[in-house]
Amino acid sequence: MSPKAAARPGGRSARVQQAVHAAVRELQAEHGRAELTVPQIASRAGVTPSTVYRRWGDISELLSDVAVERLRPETPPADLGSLREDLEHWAVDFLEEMSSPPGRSYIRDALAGDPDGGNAGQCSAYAVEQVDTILDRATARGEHVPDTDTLMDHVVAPMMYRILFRPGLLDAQYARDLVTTVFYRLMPLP
Amino acid sequence: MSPKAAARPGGRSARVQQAVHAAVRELQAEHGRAELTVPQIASRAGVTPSTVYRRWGDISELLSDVAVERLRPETPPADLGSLREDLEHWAVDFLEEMSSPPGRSYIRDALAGDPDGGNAGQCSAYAVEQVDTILDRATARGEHVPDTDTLMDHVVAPMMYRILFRPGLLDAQYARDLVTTVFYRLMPLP
DNA sequence: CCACTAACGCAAACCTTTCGCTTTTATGTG
DNA sequence: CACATAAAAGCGAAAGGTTTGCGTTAGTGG
Repeated sequence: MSPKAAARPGGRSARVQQAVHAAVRELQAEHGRAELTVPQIASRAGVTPSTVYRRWGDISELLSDVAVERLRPETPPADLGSLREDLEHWAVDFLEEMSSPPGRSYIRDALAGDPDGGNAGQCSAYAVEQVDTILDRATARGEHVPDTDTLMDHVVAPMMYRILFRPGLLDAQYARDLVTTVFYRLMPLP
Repeated sequence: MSPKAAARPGGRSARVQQAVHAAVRELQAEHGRAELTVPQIASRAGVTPSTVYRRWGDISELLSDVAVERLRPETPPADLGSLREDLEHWAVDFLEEMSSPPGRSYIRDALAGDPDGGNAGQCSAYAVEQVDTILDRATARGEHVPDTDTLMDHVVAPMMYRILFRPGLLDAQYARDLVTTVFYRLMPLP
């Protein structure tokens, strides 16, 4: 069902998927996302519209796939020497990227064309991965660390909630304050 | 722009809006949301498709409006006699309603057809209203209460995040645990 | 190297969306 | 209360997007 789990992942299928994804990114950059149409995308990618409809079902599922790709972190979180600094820095970066107009669009696209929640789950998995990297490093340093889920629930979730439902209440200090709350209130004491 | 802020809210416009909304609800119940089409909706509502397109722009904005309407709380939160009980009961109810398949659909519909975030903001405003009702009652009883934003950030946001991004990690106990965390860790001490 | 079949291209049928114009009807004013 | 004004709805046609069946191409495994 999902285009990600293609039964025949090599060769032409892979080329078509890459070409279509690239076409979506190009056309999104040139015109708005609102004006995207499947025939335009297909033409740019050098395939026929029916190919796109067959593989993705409709345009929102295609946009969802492309959005998830763009929300994938490109680099591991910075290592600043302490858990507190790493988390604050990562949270500020995450918030800045996700709360930007393009970031919010990608998040909403990822959610919209995603009936079974697979793509949204992938977004969350990216954040878990980044957080775990920071926590593993801190553990290796011998620091006491909070649970991954504590950070997801009380740092990531509040930021995402405000991004989606309460725009206008966001700045870097908010991200830092959430990390501070985890440190002073929610972290298991040694 | 938004159909909610109609320049001419009375009479025929209001009747058309009600008829269209009712048609959407009926057709959603009869067939799936995937099979909804504007001409079907218009026909059921006794208007022409062009009327729907003119007022709502496209079908996702219409679905967003209808979804927000369905997410409006119908009753104030139950008064069980204490802040703790009121919050736990409300959180469990909220989670159950929002995490159900129809609830998740409405949330995603509300987010999808909502470029400026107005409808999503309304959803959040409903939750704020319910929480404030509980907090005001507790204050009147003389209880110490947390901030509204503390509850939004650390009870509502984690639930919504899991509903949207991490389905399958949800049960009533999770809602109660979030309230417990606020009580033992995040509430200002008297 | 061959058989098998998923995936693609093509084209026709169908449906959705938009546009210009006309008609209806709230709403405010004399 | 009648009238003027303009917002909103109706209508039909044209443009464009979506869906589907069938033949062909080209990965994949034996």
